[in-house]
Amino acid sequence: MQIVVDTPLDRVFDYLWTGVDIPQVGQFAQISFGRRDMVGLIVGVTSESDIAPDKLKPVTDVRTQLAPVSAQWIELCQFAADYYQRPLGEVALPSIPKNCRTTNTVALNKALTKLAILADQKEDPRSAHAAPVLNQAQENAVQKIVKSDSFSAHLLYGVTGSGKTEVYLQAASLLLQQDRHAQVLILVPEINLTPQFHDNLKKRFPALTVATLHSAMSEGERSLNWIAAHTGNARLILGTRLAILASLPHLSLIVIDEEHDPSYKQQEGLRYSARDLAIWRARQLQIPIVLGSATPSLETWQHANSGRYTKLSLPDRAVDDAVLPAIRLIDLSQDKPQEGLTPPLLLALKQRLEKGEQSLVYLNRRGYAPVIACDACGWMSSCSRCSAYLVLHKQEQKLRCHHCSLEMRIPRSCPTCGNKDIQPLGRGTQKIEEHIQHCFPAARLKRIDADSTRLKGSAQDAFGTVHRGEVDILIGTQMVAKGHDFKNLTLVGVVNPDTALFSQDYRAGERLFAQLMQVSGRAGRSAQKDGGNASEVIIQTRYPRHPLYLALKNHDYPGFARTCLDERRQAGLPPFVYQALLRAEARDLRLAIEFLTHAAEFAHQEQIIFHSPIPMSMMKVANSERAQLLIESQSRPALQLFLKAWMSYLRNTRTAVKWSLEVDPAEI
DNA sequence: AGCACGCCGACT
DNA sequence: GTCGGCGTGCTC
Repeated sequence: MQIVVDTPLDRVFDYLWTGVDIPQVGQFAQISFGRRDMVGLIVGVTSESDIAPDKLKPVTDVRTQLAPVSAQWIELCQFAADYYQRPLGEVALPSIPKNCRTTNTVALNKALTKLAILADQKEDPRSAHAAPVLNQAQENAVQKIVKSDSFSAHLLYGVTGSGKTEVYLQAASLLLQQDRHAQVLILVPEINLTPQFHDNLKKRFPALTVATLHSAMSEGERSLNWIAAHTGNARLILGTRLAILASLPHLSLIVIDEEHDPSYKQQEGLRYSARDLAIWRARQLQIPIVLGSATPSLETWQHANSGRYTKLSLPDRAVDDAVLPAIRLIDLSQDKPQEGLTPPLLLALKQRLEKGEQSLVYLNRRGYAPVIACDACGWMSSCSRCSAYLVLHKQEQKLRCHHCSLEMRIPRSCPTCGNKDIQPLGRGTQKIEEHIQHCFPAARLKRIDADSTRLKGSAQDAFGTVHRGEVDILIGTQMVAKGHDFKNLTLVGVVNPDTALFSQDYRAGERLFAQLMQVSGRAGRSAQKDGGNASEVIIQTRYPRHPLYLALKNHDYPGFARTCLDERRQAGLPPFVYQALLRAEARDLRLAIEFLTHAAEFAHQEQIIFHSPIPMSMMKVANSERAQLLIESQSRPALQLFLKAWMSYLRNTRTAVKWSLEVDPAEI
């Protein structure tokens, strides 16, 4: 019996089977591993073994109550394991809910009985909401997606309000009707978008079970939903990136909404891209995949233009007869801001208030102020454990590090010179909120960011108050930019976007464009209802002539993407080159650099380019100092081959340095 | 990664 | 005399 377990050892372990019915590949086996009991995945059944017979231990138990995972699912995990240079067991087992792979089977059996109850609670299919009539472009898109009976990747390109969701739903509907087992997987970028999407699905498909999979679920819910997907009971599976690794025996269509979103990239542990794995999975199963976006990732855009993916364009704002919002750039050197807000933005806010319309003030910095500083000696509140500043959170009367979560009380006077006059510098959401309330005392404000939505369900409540019209001015970070449609919102003010323009990370511009485009989409879905008073986006910037803003003003994503791709091609950056990043952390930066230098001396291969080890831009986090080594290649296979050899070499190197590898790094 | 074994310092 | 520090070695 060949079994993999969740351990960093890149090996298959052989066990004896002493029972009668031989277990199948894909079943879960309880075994004694070292000195502990674990559950592993059976990946092979043979009577042969290279291990001395007296060393073989017997399998303790097999979880026969769970159907085996398919060979294709194991293949998917194997691909991810190979591609991201991890052992199979570390990919396969963590993607199974804990309740399904612990030695205690109580929770698992409970979930299985609950599943039976759920399966009986189907709603009347006649209660289904009717599907709206599609426009020509939508209809064409649905047909293209559905008609192919093999692998096909489609970029569904359309702005907010162009009706992408309806294309997903109707394509799903056709496939679900064609095959009574068919399963459809829909990925969304944020957990807080799942309830809204779930409602949509339940309204349209009342007779079908919808399984939801994301990281904020309790173990009980997680196993219940996973098993529903695994047994095929759930025909619709809705989730965040981790759902791409769910066991889905009858998967027939994959939808990735907002495919460009950075959250599809896992940023710790197995650093996979759910989008890339989804493409692989669709090809493996020979099924269609739909990537939806108004601002596709440059990789996807490139593929859509080269013909590898089909480009399905939806015309602007087909749904509510609304028009694209007008984008106004406010030059900060001419309109001087007060507490971060310029007179034109304040005036626009005032007008919306008078008309009873909602506004959104968007900025990418939570907290009250990013730093407090001493005027006398120049002291600033930096974190003692990270190369970052402590952010002032006024309501909690705390300074907090956003990187290591260190918290401190606010000092009464400057710790270095004793000066009593220390001031907050810069602005976060809390300070903007305070200032807006000061300007409009009667306005009802709501701030939505990671701080205000820490409690489970509070994000949902907050969005609810906005939808019900109990809020006049919404203040928020990225969280509010994604997905939520606010019917009565006609003004978006963007406070401080400029920093991303000059970032070290070459992807910062692409991300900023997508973010601003997305937040603009929040404005005015039904703006023309009273005679052409189109909604408006106001961007305060010091660089009103920057090409990025000009492209944005013209709603010209294709132009922006063309420029970016040209630059990338010339500079030899992705998607024209493939990269991997080796990170090292140690108590002392020199140790980390030393390790990377040693690693770089391993071998010099012709097709692989080594950059120099450099300190990471956030050099210190939680008292450990970090450096990175970038390598790249024109050839993905060459890079893969090299990484495999390199990793086995590094794994056998004795070092106190903690290191990890990221393939296709998202941020550099 | 866990987990245990193992061999040297300050404590009830 | 023992509790416990983390070095090193193993997991079929």
